Amino acid sequence: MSSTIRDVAAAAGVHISTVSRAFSAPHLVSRETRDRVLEVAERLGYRPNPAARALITGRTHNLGLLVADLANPFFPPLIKAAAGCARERGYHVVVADTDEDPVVEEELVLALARQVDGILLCSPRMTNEAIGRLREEVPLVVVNRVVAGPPVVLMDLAAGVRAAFEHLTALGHRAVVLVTGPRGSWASGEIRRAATAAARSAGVDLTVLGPNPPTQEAGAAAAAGVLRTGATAVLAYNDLVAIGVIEGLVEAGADVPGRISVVGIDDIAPSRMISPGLTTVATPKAAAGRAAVDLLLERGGDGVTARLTLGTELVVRESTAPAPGRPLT
Amino acid sequence: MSSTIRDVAAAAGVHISTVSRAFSAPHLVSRETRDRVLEVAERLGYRPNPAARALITGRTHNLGLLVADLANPFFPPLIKAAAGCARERGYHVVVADTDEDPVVEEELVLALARQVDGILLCSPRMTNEAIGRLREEVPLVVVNRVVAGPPVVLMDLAAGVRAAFEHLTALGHRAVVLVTGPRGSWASGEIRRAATAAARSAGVDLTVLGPNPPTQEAGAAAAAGVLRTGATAVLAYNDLVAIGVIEGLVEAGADVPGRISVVGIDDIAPSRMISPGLTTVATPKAAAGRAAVDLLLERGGDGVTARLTLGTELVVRESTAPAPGRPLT
DNA sequence: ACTCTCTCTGCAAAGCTTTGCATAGGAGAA
DNA sequence: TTCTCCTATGCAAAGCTTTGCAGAGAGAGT
Repeated sequence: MSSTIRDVAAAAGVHISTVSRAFSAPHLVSRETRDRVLEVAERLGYRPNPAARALITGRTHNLGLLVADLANPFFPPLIKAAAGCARERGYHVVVADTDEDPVVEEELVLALARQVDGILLCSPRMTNEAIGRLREEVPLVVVNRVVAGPPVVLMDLAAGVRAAFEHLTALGHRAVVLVTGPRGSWASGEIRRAATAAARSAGVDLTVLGPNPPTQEAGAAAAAGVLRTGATAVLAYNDLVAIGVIEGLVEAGADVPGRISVVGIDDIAPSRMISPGLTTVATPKAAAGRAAVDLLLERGGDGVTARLTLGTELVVRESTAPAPGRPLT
Repeated sequence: MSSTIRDVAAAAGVHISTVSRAFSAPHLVSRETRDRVLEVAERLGYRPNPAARALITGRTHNLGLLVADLANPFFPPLIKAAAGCARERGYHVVVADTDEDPVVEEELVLALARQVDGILLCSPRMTNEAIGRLREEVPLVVVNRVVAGPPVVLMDLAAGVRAAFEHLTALGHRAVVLVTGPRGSWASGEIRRAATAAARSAGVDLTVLGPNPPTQEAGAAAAAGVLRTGATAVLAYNDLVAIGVIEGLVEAGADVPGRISVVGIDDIAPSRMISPGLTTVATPKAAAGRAAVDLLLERGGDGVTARLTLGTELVVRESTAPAPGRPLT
């Protein structure tokens, strides 16, 4: 069926080690021999067996990438960037979906541990302790969460939240609802902390609603509670939830942004498509994916603890407007 | 670092073959021995080395999954379903993004060929000939395209297009524009054929605009051309394009659906979120993912040529309305 | 008591490649 | 010519597991 290094060696009249070197250490082989070997290999359709290679070198040239939910448009850009970056360096990416389940997450890391040279953990839901344990099994890089130990890639959510509050207060809003994300999400905690601080310093009244699943449905379901508070603005855990909130508000007859303004976080693709366009804190998804791969490959998941924080940016669209009865000052 | 089968064998006082069997053929090992081995393995944190296993068995328990564009919301549900289905059977899925590039596509298949037990080719753009060649390297299942040879999973786009035309003609539309997809897309051709046939039999005037990239931007760009035809309805290659068309139309001051109706294909998540909600032909994405994995695993990509066609369904939302000046009959 | 059958375990080869070490041969220097 | 030093190649071990074959021991049947 598929030819092995022996076939090539025989056909080229050299020892298998020469064939091996022609591929992985060309400078050790004379030019003519190398050309001949490569030509024969080409003709025979020879491709080194990755399993044998991995067995002896201990490197698979694969990277694992765990995400909570592939269907969340937040992840694809990150994955694309990571995969592209990995590909440039001769690595493939194994993507797995954990379904927001910490148990599945841990199982998957363990299952992948020996098949990959490292794993990117995106927005992991498992405990810090579990991450520490797993780190001994396989090099890890964590995205979107603070953990002691492995290199970490973060997005500056606090700055984004502050910008959102500045935007809202400039529009005259004095009562804001924060619709949080799921328990165990670092981002959700970070957003909450930043929102609390920003609200206090701006003298804004903040109501926290949560925890919630990070889905559009959960957002829609939260809309009633939002209205009950009488607030004039909402900050949501992410765009999916924000879109759900808008849906729920509109459903309940509350005009957005006339009666109430909505701000999301992430800037996923659909946020541009919906109407009103969603004002949101844009996160550097592609940059995070690339950075995570860099960290994993360059430091091998070890080395000094690196903590990389990437900037965020408020994108103002149509879902925010002056607070009702409070014309823009 | 990580323990091998020898460590476990030594610690349990048995031969390595017994350890191996305790894992992969438990019925061949006495109950007490097995328990002891398993307990020792657990204590030592032993996990079989997949590379060594793959080397000797020739099976990796990995599946490849190639998609044209991960960021297209069409794919995530398919991938999720495929990965879930694979996981249940002890397989992992390696996802790769081809960036709509036939060359990258072919390279990726070749690169993955020895690392996986089979590859799912979703909406491939490469030539039939290339698929035939690659089929000799690795078991293949093709999704969303007709190819002789490998098992194929299709969605009944023709039926969906017919349903869309029935819906439009019932609303009084007599002039329809078809905004096609990229060259090399089987689906685009299929849609065009079905649309041409449906238009003829319904006495509807059909204008074909394309080829176009399968993106929102392309849709928006096509809007001007659509308006120029004077048609009262549009059928787009997919929802992304349809959403772009709506955007472009609204931008140009044409009311949707008042002046012109728009129908998409796929029913991706954002289609529910936008306003007006997109009328679209829903395709069975998850079912296709599962079916493709089934086919790959059960038939090993060989066996009788299977061609599985899954049903589609027209979902009517708010982007379609009676043709202007032609009240519903 | 003997043989036959089974069940369980051990032995060793095989799978494909990489890589440290050894060697052969040639070129250059003395 | 002889010795030294390189370069290019070969040799063989190692990496970890699976699996066909064989053997040991126990239990059963006669």
